Amino acid sequence: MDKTYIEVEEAAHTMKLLGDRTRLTLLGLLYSGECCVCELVEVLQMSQPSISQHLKKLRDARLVKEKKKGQWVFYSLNTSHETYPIVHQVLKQIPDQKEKLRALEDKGLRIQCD
Amino acid sequence: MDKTYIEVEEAAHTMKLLGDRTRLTLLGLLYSGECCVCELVEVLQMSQPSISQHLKKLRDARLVKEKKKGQWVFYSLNTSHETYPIVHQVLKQIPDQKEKLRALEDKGLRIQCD
DNA sequence: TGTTTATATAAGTGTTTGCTTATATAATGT
DNA sequence: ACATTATATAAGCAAACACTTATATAAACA
Repeated sequence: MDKTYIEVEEAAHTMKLLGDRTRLTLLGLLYSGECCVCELVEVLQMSQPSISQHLKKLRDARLVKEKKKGQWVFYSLNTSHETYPIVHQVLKQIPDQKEKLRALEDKGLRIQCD
Repeated sequence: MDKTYIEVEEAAHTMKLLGDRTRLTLLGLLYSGECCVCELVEVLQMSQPSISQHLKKLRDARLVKEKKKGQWVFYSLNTSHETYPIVHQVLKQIPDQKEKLRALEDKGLRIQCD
């Protein structure tokens, strides 16, 4: 079995996670840099538990990494995931989510750390 | 809105269809050339209605095209679908399904037409 | 015409999904 | 210590999903 390929089962699992508008947008946001949960909630205009539950799925699949900083939890893409090449290809082809983060910044809601 | 990008909603819909082991394998098979339903049933070792229902979903999304030839229906990838670039990127990165079709041929179960 | 073969569709069912509201946990600030 | 803020988790629920079995449709063939 040629291991340069991603197995069908695993690829399908990743695709399933990308197959939801909310999660795909979350990943698109993280594609332009790490974000904390409250920013994601603000941008997506969805309930905090809903966003947290989506993040849990992405975390369980190890598609995203988390980093705690004080009261915040910052999420970022796990670029060393076996299926990241696919994720990357997909994210490259959807609209850039950066401007949504810029809009957040304008409202003074962007979380700075370090 | 930059139309060189695939909208998030549409990308998510396609990803959802790819997010199932059976459908991803079906698309992988079609990636190596058109197949008729009975071949797909034979390769995937699943019930004919189940395969037909998966094909219907892919057809409804226009990810695949159908071509009737006598009693058979041949399916192929719709390479002009708006999200085909993504589909292509994904299929490129999963194991080649050609050998499964070759095995069919060895059993004399491959359908020839033209 | 009647039978076989290929495919689609319908109906039923248990499982999974994506939300909701409520609550728990943990760090921050007073 | 206590209130606030950020996040996670639990429980409940309607809708979507992926099968199953049964049946419909249509072409091929004896």
